[in-house]
Formats: sequence, structure tokens, C-alpha cells
Amino acid sequence: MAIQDFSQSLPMMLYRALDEIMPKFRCIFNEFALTEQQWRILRVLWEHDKITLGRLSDLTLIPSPSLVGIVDRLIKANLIRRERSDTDRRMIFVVATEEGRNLEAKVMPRVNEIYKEIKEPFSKQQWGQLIDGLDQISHLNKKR
Amino acid sequence: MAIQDFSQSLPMMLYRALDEIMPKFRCIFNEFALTEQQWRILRVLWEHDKITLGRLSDLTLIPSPSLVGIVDRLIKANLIRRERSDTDRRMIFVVATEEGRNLEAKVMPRVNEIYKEIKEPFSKQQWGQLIDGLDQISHLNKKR
DNA sequence: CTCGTTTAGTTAATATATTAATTGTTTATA
DNA sequence: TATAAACAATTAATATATTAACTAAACGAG
Repeated sequence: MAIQDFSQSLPMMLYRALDEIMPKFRCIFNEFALTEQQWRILRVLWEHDKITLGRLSDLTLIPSPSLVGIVDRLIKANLIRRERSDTDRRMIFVVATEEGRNLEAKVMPRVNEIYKEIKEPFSKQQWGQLIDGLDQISHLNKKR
Repeated sequence: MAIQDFSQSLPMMLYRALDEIMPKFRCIFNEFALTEQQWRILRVLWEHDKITLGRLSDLTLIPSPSLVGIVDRLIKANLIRRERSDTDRRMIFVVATEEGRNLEAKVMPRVNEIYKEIKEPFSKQQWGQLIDGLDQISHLNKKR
């Protein structure tokens, strides 16, 4: 039997799903002059008020080399700031400024609205299966 | 109830799944001096021996502006060539060279091997549910 | 036929990804 | 305690993504 066609391969299905949903979100981010990656960083800082660049990279899935410039631009926009650690001078913490924290109340409702729209046509079970499947994919190496 | 945490949101789950599986494939592509996007183009050309840039953009999910440069580099590598349409001089076809076609037999077995590894731990039903869920996500707007 | 409009592809400007190498710190170990 | 190894962040070089604007060709209504 022919190797399944390219369009139905898992990577392309994943990319296509992202291509479908992300523009809806980016549209909102742009209204607040944020890029998607800038938003990811803020989104994480709204849950952690102080975090190292390394951990920020893990949580946002933004590779460290990219993070440097993105953080620079967020600082220039006065939404976050750097803070070098006193105990381990290799580490750098990132913290949201007041202006950065204030964005949460403005952006999150809009984002949640879109998120609900996306989730709505799925049954609770369907959604759970989708998330579980994705979770299994992203833990392929960590198993055992 | 708190809006689900960021790490478990659909977009991050999708990105994390890609971050898990794509490096395995890129590792192979690099052995053949191909980038992921260059591979996508070749992969499509192995199924269609002549295709317009517009359709190539749809099938590879590579945005047209990016496609220009990627195609340029594939031409420089002597793997594909451009061919302007005679009937509609706006359209440009892309065709694989012999060298480009020959890559299929070398790369595909390696790629299929990894793909099988990824798919293996899933039951047929689990895998089907995952693909169906992704398919539903990527057709959210096209419904009705 | 012709002018306004759509279409396919491209260019431009900026932001991000990828991979490798580098810098400055810390840690472990002999 | 000197020194190699490990680590966090950064820099560098190249490739790609995003958004908007632009060009040339084809199309359609008047």
C-alpha cells in the first residue's frame, strides 16, 4: 500500500491545524502591537512573576537565540525588564512591568473568546482525545 | 474555573508536538543538505511532476513570499527548475530535475522509518482519532 | 476595444527559527 | 585550589515567516 500521501502526514496535519487557528489569534495580537512570540512571553509572565530566560524558553517553546531579540523588543516597548540574578550571575530573570501586567485584562478576554469558538464544535470527548493524542506525541522520548 | 493553563492550550500542544517530532526529520534532511522547506517542495514534486507556484504554496503550506527564495535556492542546488506557462504567462511551473527526482529513493526510506517509529506506540484507533481531530481543526472555516 | 478589476508572482521590511560558535560563570574533581 | 567540564546567555550567519505593497498579465463589463 502506498505510503500515505504527504498532505495527510502527521507533520502537515499539525502545520495545517496551526495555519487554521493562529491567524485568528494573531489578528488580536496585532491590535495590541504584539507579535505572537511577544504574546507568548507575556502570557507566561502573567502566570510567573519572575522567571529565568532558560525556563521562559522552555515554557514558550521559543529557542534561546530567538528569545534574546524578542525580549529586547519587549523591553523597548516597556512591557518587561531584565534582572540579573544575584546568586548565580549567569542567570537572567525576566519580569513584566506594570504596563505589561495591565495588558492581561485587555488581551485575555479577546483570546479566550476565539479559543471558545475553536473548541465549541468539539464534544468534550473528542477534544480530550485530541489533547491526549498531542500530549502523547510530545512525550515520545520521555516515556520510560 | 481558571482558564486552562497556557501549556495545555491547543496551540502550545500543537507546537510542542511539532517540536518533538520535526528535529528527528530535520536531522535526516540535513544529511542531504536540505532544509525542511526545501524537502517539502521536493516531496510534493515527487507526487506532481509539474505544478504552479500557487498550488505548491497550498500543498507545502509555505507562504508565497517565502517560496520565492526557497525555490531560488533549490534551483541553485540544481534540484528543480522554473518553467513559465505558455497559456497563461502569469503562471510559473516548478519541475524537479533528474537530480531532484533521484533524491526520492534516498530520502524517503529514511523518513518513512522515523515516521513508523513515531506512529508505532499508537493503536490504530488512537491514531485515527488524532488525525480526525486535527482534520476537524483545519477545516473549521470551511464547514458549511 | 478599453478601462477597471482580479489574479499570479514578486519585492520589501521586519521578526523569528535554526545551527554553530562564543562569552562569562559556576561546579566538580583531582 | 587550579582546572576541566558543564551551564546560561548571547552572537553570528543563513533561512524562513509575516504583512503590505507592487508588477505584469488576464479578465470582464460597458
